[in-house]
Amino acid sequence: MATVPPGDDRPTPAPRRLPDLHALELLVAVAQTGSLGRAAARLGISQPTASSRIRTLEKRLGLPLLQRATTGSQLTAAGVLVTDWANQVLEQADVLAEGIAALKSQLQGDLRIAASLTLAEHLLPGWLVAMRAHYPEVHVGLRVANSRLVVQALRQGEAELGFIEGPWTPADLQSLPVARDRLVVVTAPDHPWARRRRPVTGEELSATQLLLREAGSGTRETLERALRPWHGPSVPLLELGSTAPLRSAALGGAAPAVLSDLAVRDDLAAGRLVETSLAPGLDLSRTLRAVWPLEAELPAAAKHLLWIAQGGPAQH
Amino acid sequence: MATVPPGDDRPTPAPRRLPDLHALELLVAVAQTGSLGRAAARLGISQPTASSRIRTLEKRLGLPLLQRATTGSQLTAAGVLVTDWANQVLEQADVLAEGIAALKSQLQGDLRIAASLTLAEHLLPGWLVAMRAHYPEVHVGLRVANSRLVVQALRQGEAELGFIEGPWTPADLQSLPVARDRLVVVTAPDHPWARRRRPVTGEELSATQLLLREAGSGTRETLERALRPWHGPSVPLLELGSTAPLRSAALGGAAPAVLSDLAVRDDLAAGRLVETSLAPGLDLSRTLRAVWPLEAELPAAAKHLLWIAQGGPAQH
DNA sequence: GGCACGTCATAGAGTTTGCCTATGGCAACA
DNA sequence: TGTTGCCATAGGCAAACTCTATGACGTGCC
Repeated sequence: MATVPPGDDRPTPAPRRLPDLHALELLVAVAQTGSLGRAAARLGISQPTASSRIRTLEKRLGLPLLQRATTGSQLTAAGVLVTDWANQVLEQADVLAEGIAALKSQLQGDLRIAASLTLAEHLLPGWLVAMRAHYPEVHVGLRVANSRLVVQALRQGEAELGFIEGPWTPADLQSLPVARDRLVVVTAPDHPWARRRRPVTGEELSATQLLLREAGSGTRETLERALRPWHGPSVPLLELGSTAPLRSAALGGAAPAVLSDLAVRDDLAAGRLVETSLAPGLDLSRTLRAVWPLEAELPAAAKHLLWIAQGGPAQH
Repeated sequence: MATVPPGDDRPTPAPRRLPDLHALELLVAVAQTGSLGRAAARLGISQPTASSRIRTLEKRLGLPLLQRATTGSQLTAAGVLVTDWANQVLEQADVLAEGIAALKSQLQGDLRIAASLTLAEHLLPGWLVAMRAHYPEVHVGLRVANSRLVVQALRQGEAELGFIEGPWTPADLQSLPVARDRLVVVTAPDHPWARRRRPVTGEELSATQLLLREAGSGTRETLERALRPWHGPSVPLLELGSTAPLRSAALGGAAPAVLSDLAVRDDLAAGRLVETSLAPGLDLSRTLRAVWPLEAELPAAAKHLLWIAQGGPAQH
């Protein structure tokens, strides 16, 4: 079983001031309707409440957001920026809400999806949000399981659509690649590997004590397959049951960690973690696929979901 | 001046259920500390309050998030997913907070930045969040202005660092390209251009009535320069003063719109908008640059910011 | 085996926050 | 000049939230 760090009391992150999402939502509505009153109506609150909320928001931020007139209200320059940032927050909130709704429906949805953890965590909710624009009535049920169980769920008619990782595609299922996932070797910025220029070879990697997911996980399997020519990875320094503590350990800087690019993309962009380049012969990428029963005709919503998952109209 | 749609009462977006950010933050803290009590202490609230908050959250979501024991609390399977999604929301909230803080400081920061609208809107706050991890004490002041005014602010010592768009780099400033910005031609998915396969030529584009930003804006200038061989764009169907209503109009489907890829990236990924491919001769991209005075030595925080803006350790 | 420690849950009191209705002032337009 | 939207203010009510104090439960140590 995973060894979880007993109590992680590391550097207290500066206490963050959380925004009031209701106020942000209102601000966006005002921007769109051009009037506090109409925005209030859209959100189902009274006009004075809206007025007060925005005023409180302005006071808390210390910025004027609206230019009020008897003809309506318009965003100020600061308001434009804040509204834009607010929209990003609300969009993520939608992703969260969509994920939760799907998770809650689990087995009862109109469209039942079974997905591996990586996909369910990092990609699927976003796709569901996009799908909702076209199929607002479809209730999605999401079940999270490893690849083997996903396939089993499809065969037993417990799900209409599945998402799995890995090369493996059973013959009795249709499949469509939807994305790729790279495993990356990451270290804290102060780890020696962060400064090295020479790519890490398979031999080196297999000789290094790493931070890894537990045996049996898809991530671990991919690594083991890639390192098979060098007789697999050595005994891990630490073996963890899920991605989050693994990421924490890597941030701590003890050793290089191997995990999905999707899980640390933000950390890499922000420079909190550094990716170690790999020698050409070392391929840690894998394909993420949608799978569904051969004989089944996918419902329209599912087809649309696949279209989105593939990258929509323009494959980037 | 821009013509703003008088009152946009279009399709009422389904009322969204907004999450309680305080509860999400607490959940993340519990995941990290492994205990409700420690998490409460970290957030400066009492333990019963924490207990109650999480319980309320679980009730509202209809999902068990924590497995409580006398030794502490661990995330359930659902809790892992929710925590992950919650982290994304909180990260966007940080971006918002960082942007607001910088906007509020305006002229008083330790590090005063002047940036064009596109950069300030879509890129800079994220960079600032990343910077804060290493320089928590640095107060950033952000001033938003067009490229000419940014340069002027640097010359007059009113800012230490600037970010501008466009090819233009004055000789008395140092500059460093930090990103590229593509203008894209987008339509609603039901517009004829969404289905065409042949790329749009400069001739076609210049003959089409488009949705455009107002004359004088950086976006408009870039388009005009690119279409100069075809004598510039024709009279716009609608001319708008900022990006948001332009995007709305494009979603409405009246005509193709030309705007920054950064502003519609999400819409493209979600299939709400479709990008029209352009003929090879038609280049609507531009470089986004950091600029600062020749003689000046950049403060360490600014150097770090540039490092992040460039894509950090690994240029993706 | 018993005691101490840490965990989480419950109860009750006090305070704050937020909402709505009703009203007033102001500018634009007919 | 009257009418119609818009926003701001005031007052009263209700709900939500927080804290302190306490209880119950399992673990681990002596």
